[in-house]
Amino acid sequence: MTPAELSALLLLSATELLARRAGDVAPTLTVADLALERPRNRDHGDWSTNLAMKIAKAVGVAPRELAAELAEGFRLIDGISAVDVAGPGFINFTLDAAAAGSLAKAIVEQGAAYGRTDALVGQTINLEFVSANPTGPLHIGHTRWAALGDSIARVLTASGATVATEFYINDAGTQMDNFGASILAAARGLPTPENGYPGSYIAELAAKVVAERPDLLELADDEALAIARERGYALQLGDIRSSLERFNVHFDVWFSERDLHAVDAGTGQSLITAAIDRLRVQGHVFDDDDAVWVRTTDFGDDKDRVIRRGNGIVTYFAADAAYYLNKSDRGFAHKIYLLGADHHGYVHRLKALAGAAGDDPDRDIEVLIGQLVSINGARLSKRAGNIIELDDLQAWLGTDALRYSLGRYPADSPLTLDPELLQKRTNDNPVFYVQYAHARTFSVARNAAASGVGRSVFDASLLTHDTESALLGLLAELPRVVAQAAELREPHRIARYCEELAGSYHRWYDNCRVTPVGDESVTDVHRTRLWLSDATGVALRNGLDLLGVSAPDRM
RNA sequence: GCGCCCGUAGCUCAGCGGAUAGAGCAAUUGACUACGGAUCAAUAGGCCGGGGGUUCAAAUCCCUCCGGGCGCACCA
Repeated sequence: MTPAELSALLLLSATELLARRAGDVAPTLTVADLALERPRNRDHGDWSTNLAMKIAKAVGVAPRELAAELAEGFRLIDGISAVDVAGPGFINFTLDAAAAGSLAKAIVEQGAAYGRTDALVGQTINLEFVSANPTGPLHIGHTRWAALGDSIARVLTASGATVATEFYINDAGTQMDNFGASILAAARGLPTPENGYPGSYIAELAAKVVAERPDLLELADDEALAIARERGYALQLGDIRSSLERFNVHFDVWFSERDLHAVDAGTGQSLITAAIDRLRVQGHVFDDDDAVWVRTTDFGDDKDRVIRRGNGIVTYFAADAAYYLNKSDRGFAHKIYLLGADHHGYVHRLKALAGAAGDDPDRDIEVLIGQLVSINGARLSKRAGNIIELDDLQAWLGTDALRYSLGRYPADSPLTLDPELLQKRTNDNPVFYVQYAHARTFSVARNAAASGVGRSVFDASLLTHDTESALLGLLAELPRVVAQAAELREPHRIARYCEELAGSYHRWYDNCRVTPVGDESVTDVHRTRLWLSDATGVALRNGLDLLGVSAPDRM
């Protein structure tokens, strides 16, 4: 019996009681009111609800008394072996071993689908993250957003949402010229220009550009600059894409900022100028001081924002506006932005933008702010040139450990990584603990096959050991954990869950053997336990996959 | 000055109002002639930054103060 099935049965029984007791004034119950949870203390049963305490006031009965009445009805439900009232009014349930154990087979049969729900079905979500300037390699901050954003996309999809992941390429503006000038200077053997990029990767790009275009050094400044910029851009973006691919991070759309600036020959409009017009129609645009403004203060921003400067040049904010509207035009009602804490000043203006466009800032746009990652206390700056690249981090840790260690913390938690610890590649990193548990399920299966333990019989009533009911209880939680991770945009919950599940599995393994010892013959207990071991492997694999981490069969 | 985030065990961090606040690491002590000891069992370690408030119930919600991070452009 899954928690969802149990909830449904409890709901039926509770509704019946309330109707009998309170008649028409009875509060209407939903599954959410039942709030089944796993008690921390195993003595409190398999599942617990605080329903009685929640609705006691509305019903007009003391919580404990109401709990006792509810419990009476719950005891009649098939598959429940015990119902107890405890503390201020908790109702605790213990399931029959057979009812609890049936889950193991169900999980194996569902396979990769186990953990998926329709919690967010019908939602169409645009998720933008990383969105780095293509003027240098991805650094550790980008790496965190890449890991997080990709995992958020995976849990959203697993919960039934339709998701598009986007990388916004900031390829317009003066920083691209600075980038090109840096490459050209390096190619000519000159020092880094003012406002240029000093990293050593610039010299590498310069060498590649010169190899492609040996004539570069002969050309006039303007032409040489354009070639250095455009070829450098293409090479750098290619590096970014392949870095992300190696990191198991997938983007559905690579959106170039230049597309927003490009003028359509037919209409004479760019997406940006069209966006300004559309905002003006909405009534939130005004002219002042030769400039064009959006009255973002109407929507909670602390000051109004210029969208077109006095000299006629549009601001960065204009591109943001056009991009936002473009996402809407492409059918995404809901837009999620994942930004670093150093950009959190944008939250108000982005929200205001949604409002000015006629959308609901509380519903249609969501800005997640991720705290920065530091290493040994030193923050890293791309401009300073002391970047730690995604590729370097990968070489240190491997994709699995890196994705896992970045994915197991919530975005708003500041994160300090210790490079010496990371380089040790020891068990300090919980990813090994989880992966080992998964590999162990395969090891168990291999040994079972060698000992003649097959899967011909599954008798859930034989799963009676304490560690088995604990393991089954945790296995039952995966769908809820995934749905919650999706709703809260917090994939770290998956990692924490995997660690708990791995621990539970190891404890079970120490207590319950799948293969017989010595002269013992193979029994249905062995066969049934093999199903439980398999089910744990499935749940661990599905969890790790949501984090973009591999689940090896052996290590 | 204003805004956002954070403050939980020695360290790194979980804990979207519930029962005795948890995990990993570090420390101490045990368990392989039994499916992989990359494991398990046990011990020790806490005014949940301080103070008010809401609630049957607060690490969690509200107010305030203290400490730390980040941000407050007609830059991109």
